[in-house]
Parts: sequence; C-alpha cells; structure tokens
Amino acid sequence: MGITKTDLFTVSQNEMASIAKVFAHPARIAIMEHLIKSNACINSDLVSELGLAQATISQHLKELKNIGVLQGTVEGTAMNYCINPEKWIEIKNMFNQFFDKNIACNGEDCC
Amino acid sequence: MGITKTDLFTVSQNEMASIAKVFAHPARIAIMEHLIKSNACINSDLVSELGLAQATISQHLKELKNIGVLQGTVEGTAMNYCINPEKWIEIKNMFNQFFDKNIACNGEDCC
DNA sequence: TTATTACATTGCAATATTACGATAAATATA
DNA sequence: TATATTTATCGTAATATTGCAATGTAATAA
Repeated sequence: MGITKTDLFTVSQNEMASIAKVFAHPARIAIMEHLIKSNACINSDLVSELGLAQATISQHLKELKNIGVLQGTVEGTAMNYCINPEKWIEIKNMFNQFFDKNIACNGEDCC
Repeated sequence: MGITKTDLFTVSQNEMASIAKVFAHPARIAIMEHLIKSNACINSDLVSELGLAQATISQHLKELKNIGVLQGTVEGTAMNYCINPEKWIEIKNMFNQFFDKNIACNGEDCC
C-alpha cells in the first residue's frame, strides 16, 4: 500500500517517525551538516556542493523547513537558510528521551 | 525517481540516513517501545498490541533486525525479540554526535 | 522596461515503501 | 503421524518518495 496507518499509533510515535523521516535521506543530512559548517548558506551554494539539481535541493530544503529545523530569510534574490536552534534542541531532546530508556533485560530467559 | 544517489554523499551521511529510515515509521517506534516496556516479546503479542497484520509486523521486525537494533532468539515455535543493548548505545551515540554540533550563528546578518 | 539571477513549483517517470492474504517452514502436541 | 501454533516469505496492490526538466515568481541590474 505505501500508506501508513497513523491512527494505530500514539501522537508521539507518529511525531517521532515523521521527524526521523526527514532525517532519512543523505542529502538532507548533508544539507544540515553544510549549514552548520558554513553558519549560513543559500540554495545555489548547495547545488554546486552536493551535485543534485536545483529543483531537487529546493525540495529537500522544503521538507527541512516543514519540520522547522531550518529557517530561511530572503536576502535580495537569494535565500539565507540556517538551522533553527530552538527546534534543533527540541529534536535533540526528543531523540535523547527515546534513547535514554532503560533497556536492561530482567529475566535470565531474556535473549 | 525514488532512488537515492548515495554516491554523492559520505559513508556516515548514508549510514545516518539509513538508520533514521528505520526509525521513520510509527509501527517500528511502537515495536521498540513495547519491547522496552516488556523487556522481551514475541511477534504474536505485537499483532494484538498494534493492530497490524502478522505479515506486516514480521516485515517491520526484519527491518529492525537488519540494522541490528533488535535481536531474536528462538523459543519453541515462538520468537523472543529484544533490543540489542550495544547497538542501541551505538545509535544513541550517533544521534548525539550529530546533534552536539555547535549551531550558533556567528554573523549579525545570519538569519 | 527588459534582462538576469536565484529560488520555488509543477508535472512527470522511476523506484521504494507499506500492508496484507496466501502459503511455507519449523516446532510442539495429541 | 497428523494437527495446531507461530513466524517468515512471496506476490501483489496501493501509495509515497526521489530526481529533474520545464516553468513560474520575485527581486535586482542594465
């Protein structure tokens, strides 16, 4: 089907999954890493940096903007994209909360 | 196209993306959370717990096994799945390294 | 006004993912 | 042995994602 049955899961499970989905493409990881290195960046830089077409990069940027991890300001004809620090921390905390659960097995017949 | 141009990106960017992809479905988040709560679990438990078909759950478990975050031991006709603690820490560290980068803007014209 | 530049959007083709019924495989039980 | 139980795999339909050329839009420069 390709359709996810979101109604079967909790809000936080769906949220975690949809944020992870944005991180689930190497181009979007590369965009974030490049933005962090440069401290600011425009779309056209990324085209030469990553080797993907302008339309493709614009699409990835849109998905990163959609979850709020990127913010963009207009700079003449160019765009000035950078990481949204508040959202960055928020997502970081979300992953931390998930991974900080106690995963110790308690029974001797466990795994 | 639906095909990712992995050759354009670094090994670590591709790895991060492919692990995030496994976390990018609420059923797989729910499976991990249920395993952590129960400390051990079999496939048939999850079918009644999650409301997805047995074949679907088996498929999700396979993907979680593929990246090593789950391990399964045979228990008669049943399976005993649980979190792999070493891999759990490894993935946790991967995300921590990614999010612990300094994202402070340095220029006054930045965002 | 007419380019030019930079980015977004649209419309597709190719491929991937999700879900599940059917069925296979493996073990346990009568 | 025959049957039930549990999980894995296969095949397939529905939907989603990826990538890009073409085009649209908005601001600047000539």
